[in-house]
Amino acid sequence: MVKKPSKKPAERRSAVAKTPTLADIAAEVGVTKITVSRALNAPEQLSPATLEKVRAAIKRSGYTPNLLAGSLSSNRSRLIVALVPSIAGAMFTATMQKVAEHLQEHGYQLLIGQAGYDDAREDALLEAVIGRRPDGIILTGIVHSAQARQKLRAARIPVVETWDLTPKPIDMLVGFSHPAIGKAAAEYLWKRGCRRPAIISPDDRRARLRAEAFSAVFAAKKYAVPVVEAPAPTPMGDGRSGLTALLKTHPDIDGVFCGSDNLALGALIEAKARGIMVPRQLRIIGYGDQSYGKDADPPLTSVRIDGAAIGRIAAEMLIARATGRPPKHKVVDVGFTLVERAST
Amino acid sequence: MVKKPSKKPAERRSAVAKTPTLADIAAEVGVTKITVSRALNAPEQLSPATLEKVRAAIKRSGYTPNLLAGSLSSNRSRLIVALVPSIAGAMFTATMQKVAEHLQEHGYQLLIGQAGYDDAREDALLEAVIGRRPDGIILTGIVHSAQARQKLRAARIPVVETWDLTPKPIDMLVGFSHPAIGKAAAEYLWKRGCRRPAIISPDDRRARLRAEAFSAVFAAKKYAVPVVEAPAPTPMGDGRSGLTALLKTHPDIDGVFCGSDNLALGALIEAKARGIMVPRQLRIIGYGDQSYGKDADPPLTSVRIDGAAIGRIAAEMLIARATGRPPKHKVVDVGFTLVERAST
DNA sequence: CCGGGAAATGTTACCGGTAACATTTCGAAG
DNA sequence: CTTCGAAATGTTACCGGTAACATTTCCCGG
Repeated sequence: MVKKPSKKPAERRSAVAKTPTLADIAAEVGVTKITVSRALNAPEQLSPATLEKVRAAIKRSGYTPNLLAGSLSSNRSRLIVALVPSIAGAMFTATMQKVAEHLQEHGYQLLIGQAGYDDAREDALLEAVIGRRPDGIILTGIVHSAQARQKLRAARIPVVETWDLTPKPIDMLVGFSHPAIGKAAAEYLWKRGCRRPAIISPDDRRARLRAEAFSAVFAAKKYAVPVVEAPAPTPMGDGRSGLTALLKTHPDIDGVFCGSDNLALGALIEAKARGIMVPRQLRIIGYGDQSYGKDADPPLTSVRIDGAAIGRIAAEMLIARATGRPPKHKVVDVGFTLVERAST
Repeated sequence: MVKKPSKKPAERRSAVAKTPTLADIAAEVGVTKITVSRALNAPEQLSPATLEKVRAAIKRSGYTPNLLAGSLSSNRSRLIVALVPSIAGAMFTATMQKVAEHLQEHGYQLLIGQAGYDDAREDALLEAVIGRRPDGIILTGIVHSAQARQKLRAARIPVVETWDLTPKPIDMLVGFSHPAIGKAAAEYLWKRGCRRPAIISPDDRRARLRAEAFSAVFAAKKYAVPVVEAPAPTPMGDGRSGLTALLKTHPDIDGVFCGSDNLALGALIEAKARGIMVPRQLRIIGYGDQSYGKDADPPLTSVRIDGAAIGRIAAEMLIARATGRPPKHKVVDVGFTLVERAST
């Protein structure tokens, strides 16, 4: 079984000039690879003279460490992936911002993946994400299939679910109760004298949880709350048309619980266009407390979620895990605040 | 020089049960690693019987391929990274959406990194991104340092810059001319009879390009356009306060060129609150043509950018590159549209 | 001048895949 | 029953780093 000797490495792969590697730097300086590796990851272990020489060589060559190789070897990728249903969702941006900041301080990098609303795609994305072996995954309000949950568990990657309080978290969780919000909004409107409220809601699962809890409160008072749904993400226009639709079938409504500030703002505009006095004749309450709500006329009452806090806590949890320290709490409820303004 | 024999592999690394690898699957089925690899990447090369057995074993074990290892070996990561200045920027979401769709169809994955407004951070992020050896990078309106540009070139990773027409692109480019927009807006307002316009603008570089070109047109007509700047990203409130500030010093203005629809909407609200008739006394024009603009009262004239087209073209360029085919054009100008509505 | 421990650097063997080439198997033609 | 090329599978050597342990260097007190 005679075998031809294989070609020399240099000829093996593509012929174009490669980017420099650790070995190149090491050869240039006259040390071994591990010394260069230490210059990057544990500089305090090297003598000042060696460190200086290595750094100079790195700068000269424009060397950029291949993190794929490093991660593969060390089994730590210093990468956290956050999956959001849609990049467009204004709600999550504050959270992501905070997560990115926090992680950066600890030498981790955040990459954001868009899961979309398609279930098959979600599975494929998750597979790809797990394949890259991140040190942690942040899930934002994603409906994951049983199979996906199974894969996540099997991968042994720390997971934080956010923006919701699911009954059986995969691992860790930072969120709040959507039904509690619906209930609070209903009770608040009732207290303000509202007796015939309606709902305009996005058609996503969590918005429905809020809407249902809202309806339940009034159902207990023998009133069936009319509901109009609009496909997420909801533009302002859907708030206008939503109110129009509601008024056609229920001209006597005296309040609207909107599933997003966008919808609420649209309803507000439509009400004004029709000469309906807000809040005198119609009380409007939104959700999300977007920055533009307080600039509306009248300023918009809304439910405020501390997205930044969610981000901070989620990041802390993952960092704690990555450093071998278990987080104090695996489940955190950040609650919500009803911000009262002139629209109610 | 006697050396102790090293410990067996199983004892070398962490003792916890590992996730399965290609080798595990191969052993279970009774083939070699490469056969399992082919089952995943080139199933047509295997006999139906073998393929079936391998697939069954994969499913049974819950195996997820380690893409770090695969990418390292094959030198293709099937990963495209997009860097945006801020996740919150509503403008880029349409682009990212389209990019994600397009890439997914071709088996690539999109990950989004937030560069932030900090320059030092931008360099660090870029280093980390290059380190992960993506097959392509999409830059959205980022001011990159000379050093960063150098690194990008050295990394030989295909790069598409977007949302701008820079004079010396790093590699490929899909954008439009910001000065052309400023000029067009100015000429349009002039034609509508506007003689004393003002500007409310975010303080980012590209918004300034538009503002300066706008001012230049009126400077040629011997009128110095007053400017108010607000820190990006601009909330509606800054539009309100911006108009207030302008009216204090220039009570005779008859038009406002706003650097974002948010600012324009804020100005609109403030004008209404002051009883200023729009467009009769004050013409307002925005930028971005966000969905809520047409629901404003009056509907907002704005400059529309086809963000989806930018995304599609950028993705096409990168895919073309990745498949060895050079793209038809390295620089594409997608232009813009002035959408005329009742606010002017 | 020597011993010994800390500091600095080196050696070896992987991490988990894929490229490139080699070999074996198999069906159909001669 | 060969022969032969295509199809199926295997072998070997990496990709570019890091872990774990080994060795060498250096400095200091005795």
